[in-house]
Amino acid sequence: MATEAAHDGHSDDGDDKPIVFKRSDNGDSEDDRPLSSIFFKNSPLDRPSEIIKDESDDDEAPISSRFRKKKGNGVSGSKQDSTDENKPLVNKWQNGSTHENEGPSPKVSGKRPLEKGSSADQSSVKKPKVSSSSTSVAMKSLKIVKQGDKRKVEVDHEDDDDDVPIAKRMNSDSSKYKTPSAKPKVVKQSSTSSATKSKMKRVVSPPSKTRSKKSKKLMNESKFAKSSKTLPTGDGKKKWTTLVHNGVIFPPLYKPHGVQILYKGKPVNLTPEQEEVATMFAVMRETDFYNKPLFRENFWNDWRKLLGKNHEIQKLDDCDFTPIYDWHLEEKKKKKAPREKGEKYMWAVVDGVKEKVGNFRVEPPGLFRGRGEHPKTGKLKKRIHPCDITLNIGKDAPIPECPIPGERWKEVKHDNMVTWLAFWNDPINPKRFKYVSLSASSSQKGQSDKNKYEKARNLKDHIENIRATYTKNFTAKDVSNRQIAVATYLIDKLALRAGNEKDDDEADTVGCCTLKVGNVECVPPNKLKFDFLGKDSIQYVNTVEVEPLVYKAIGQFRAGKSNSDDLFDELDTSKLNAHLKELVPGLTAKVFRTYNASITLDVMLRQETREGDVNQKVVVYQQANKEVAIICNHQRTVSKSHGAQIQRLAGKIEELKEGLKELKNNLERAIKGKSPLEGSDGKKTRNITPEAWEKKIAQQMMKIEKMERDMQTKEDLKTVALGTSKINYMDPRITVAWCKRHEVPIEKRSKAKIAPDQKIWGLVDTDHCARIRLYDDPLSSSSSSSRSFNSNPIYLIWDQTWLFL
DNA sequence: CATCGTACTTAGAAGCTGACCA
DNA sequence: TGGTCAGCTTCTAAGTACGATG
Repeated sequence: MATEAAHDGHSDDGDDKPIVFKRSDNGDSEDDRPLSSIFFKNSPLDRPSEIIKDESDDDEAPISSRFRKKKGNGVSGSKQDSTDENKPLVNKWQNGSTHENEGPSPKVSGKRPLEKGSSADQSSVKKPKVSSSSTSVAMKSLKIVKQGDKRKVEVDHEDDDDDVPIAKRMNSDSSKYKTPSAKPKVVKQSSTSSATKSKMKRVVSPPSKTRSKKSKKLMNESKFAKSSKTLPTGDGKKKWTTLVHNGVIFPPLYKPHGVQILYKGKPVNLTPEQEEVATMFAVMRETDFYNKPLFRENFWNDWRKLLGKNHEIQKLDDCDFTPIYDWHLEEKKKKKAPREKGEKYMWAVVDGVKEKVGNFRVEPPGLFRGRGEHPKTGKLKKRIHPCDITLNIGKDAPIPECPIPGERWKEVKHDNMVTWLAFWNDPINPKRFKYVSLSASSSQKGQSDKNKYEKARNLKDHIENIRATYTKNFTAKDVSNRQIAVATYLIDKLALRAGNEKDDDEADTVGCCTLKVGNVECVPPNKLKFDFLGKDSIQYVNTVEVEPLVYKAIGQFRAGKSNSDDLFDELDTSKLNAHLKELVPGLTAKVFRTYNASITLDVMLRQETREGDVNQKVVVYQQANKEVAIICNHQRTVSKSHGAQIQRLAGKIEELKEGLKELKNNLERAIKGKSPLEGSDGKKTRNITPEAWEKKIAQQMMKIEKMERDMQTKEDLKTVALGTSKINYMDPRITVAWCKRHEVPIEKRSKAKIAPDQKIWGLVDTDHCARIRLYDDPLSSSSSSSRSFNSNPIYLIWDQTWLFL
């Protein structure tokens, strides 16, 4: 199917699934071994126990506190001091804190208290040695040597003991396991094997110089040459050489329904324009927005402009939108006409490769649903017309025809320094743009995703030094430097967002640099209580123990200010990032979030995975995922039916327990030679041996336990959103490596039942798998459904996760 | 340097779909 | 045979980052 179409390079074919073109070049060659080849070989690393601590001791520390830490060879001894310091483990922090603070903030419930304690000891004060800090140079404090590869370790240290040992450990460990594929240039084997897969076809790239062979089949379309591997990678540079797409699709025009609203009880005639906006409001009746005063006020102001000053409708509260609402419900019931699929808009061809477009539909008009207390909530978001849209397309590509007769695009550009295919100004906030770009499964996005994780992983090699630097600066004379130090510390330890400045016409939320005095309370002797609204107006509440010097510095920053003043009055994100860049090229505040999330995942998986069946292992993964989500403060609102669901489960458990009683009863009777009682359902019960009863009892108990666990999990996760961290923060290579080490299927296959009640769980959902595939095979994700993950050629460093890299 | 403009990532919720169940 | 719910996908809001500007 699609294949053919694809061949021609036109994107119009529309079929989704088959992806035709595959990129041959792998962007990075570092690792290209086909997954399959590696998959089942077992890696030496299988043993979880081998955790090593690298610089990350720190990491461990915290975590370990919760979990059993593994002890290394002796190393540990030293760890107390040094280790902690470094490790900002967020987790720990959070946890600890949690307890305490929990009290007040209501909503935050989400963050559950971690069990363990806080790190109390974070004595982190780093050692003086720190001095090295001065810039990047210093960085090398500890590097781990990886076995074969090039990286050497240098442990410098004074503190060292910890480190040293670690290093040693690493060496030894590693040596023992040798990983052939040490990270740097692995030789890649040609991916041929994979290539063979029937479905993939490669576009031939023109003879670009660098490109290697693989020409294989030529597509007709070779007209879209593929750029040589200079894909979009980093930033700053050329993002594509050829770009072909079909523009965007517009929502259907409004069709007046003629249903009248009531004003003071009387039907009112509205023009189609007035009716359209009234309908937008009417259909929101069951949402929380509907009753929010600001939402109503903003809506009213905009609607009134359409009604005109002298319209008979003078007051929103006197309007009864019920007729429209009822009409809307009826419409919903009817089978709605299938909306246009937009096949032809779904694909773009970038450098000869067919790629999915992420959002080719122009946003329909509606009422703005801002999160939190957004000043513009309820305002009318106007319809976007072709004349609002700027397209970006290859110079030689045909310019998409404007789908609305008689209208035209605002502008057509040919800018290959950007990745967007089209944009328009957001009608709510004209200073912002809405971009149309490729989907997450595209090579472009995959490449930048990988770059992101590489940057985070690289931070591992510098974190010691960074921590030493900020620790030293906790007492800097210069306030500005002291604020940078403390802010960096908070970002490192708590995974806070940078905190850019915001306009007044946006919701009032903050990040690290924009924290207000009132958001941070000092709790003697050295705890800080945070309470603020972050991105999306999600509340962050956490009480954590901090370094005494940090505690003191925060006290100084707060002194003499009112609650609404900036805590870090001398700081903003550009200063902070400029400083971070001095320490490590390319480093910015957000990298710490990625780093913290991924290192936590890696450490937890290594420490917590035990022998057991797949389900038990998956629980470990979910637990780690949950920890990461908590660190990142990813919350979700409790579903409306949550309470009922829990109750239903509780009811079932009760039933099972009743059944258990019956079983036990019958066991007794069987032992005494009596026949079983009739079941509560009135059915006759077979007479069986006591052993058989015991077996049934055991099964019943397992069932009960499982259901209780499930209920507990559900309750625990009711406010925790796992998806965001999985998609954006956890390096998928860590997941893949763990799956391979522990023989856990990577994809979820909830349908595969091996026994009643027993599902085989994989680890990861479609999106995460798609991202993993992306690192090599950008197109496969869309066609994934037709082939199994394990046979997919994934070029990953699967046997080396962060701790070993 | 402070602002502004631009581009790209990260986020929670809404919406959809198909399996499963009373 | 409709109701539920898990698991996705889609949608679009809301962040980060950084270069240009004055």
